[in-house]
Amino acid sequence: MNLSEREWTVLNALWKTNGAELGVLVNELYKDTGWNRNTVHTYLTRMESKNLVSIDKNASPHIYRANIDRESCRQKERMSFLKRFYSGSAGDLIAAFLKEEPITSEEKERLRRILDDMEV
Amino acid sequence: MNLSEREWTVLNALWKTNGAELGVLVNELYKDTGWNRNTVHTYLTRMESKNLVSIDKNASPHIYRANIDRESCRQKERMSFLKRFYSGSAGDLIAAFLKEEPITSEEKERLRRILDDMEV
DNA sequence: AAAATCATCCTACAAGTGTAGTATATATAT
DNA sequence: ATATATATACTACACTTGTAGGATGATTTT
Repeated sequence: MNLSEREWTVLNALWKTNGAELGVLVNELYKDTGWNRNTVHTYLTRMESKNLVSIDKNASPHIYRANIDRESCRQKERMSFLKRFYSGSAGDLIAAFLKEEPITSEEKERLRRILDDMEV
Repeated sequence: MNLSEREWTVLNALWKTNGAELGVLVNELYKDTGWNRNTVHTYLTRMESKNLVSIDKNASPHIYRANIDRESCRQKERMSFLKRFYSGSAGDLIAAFLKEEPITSEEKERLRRILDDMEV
């Protein structure tokens, strides 16, 4: 279950639209990728055979949906990212993100609260 | 410059050993992967053509080294991970890691300090 | 030195990926 | 109704990736 970059892109479009017909997805994806409509369709059907996507063929036009849950993908990918780049040290990883990415003050507060709640 | 899982594994071994001869790398990698020696060699040479690895052929046996910097890889991959799975929201990403991964108290302190320093 | 092991190079081959083109049925705009 | 745009299915093809096998030279062990 090792998705390619492009497959993640497709999934993101599906998650974002919450399932949609081809034309919508093509437009959605075209903005960032410039992919040809057939290319998108090929991804979708290939991903269906891998059970990453479900296609409602009763609807016309067909409706394409992500068949895997976003949150559990995130969870898996977090773990593998952590392992691959920080040999599992979450502290280092988080510190790196904190130092590099801009965070709003509300978010800072939120993170502090999470840290505090861990104290238990 | 989109590396496969296995290529990251190779790079990690190279970073860890700080460059080494084939046998050492094979052993290093065998523990986690069980790869055949030729498989490792193939990765190494293919990655050389992509300039991910440099091979010192004057040494005997040849010495294989990572040709890209770990920290800048981390940096790139952090950004792409953030974008791909959290549409760029570092706060959400960090919160997710914080909630899921165990952090020692020292690390908690370190993170608090980073948060405080950002106040500026 | 002969045997065993290790290193290097080259070759192979199936499966997966990126990227459509074609053909054809269908819906939509004129 | 016709022309035009969409949708769906099927096909294609080069390139990459995973995973070695074989050949041959260098080194180490007995």
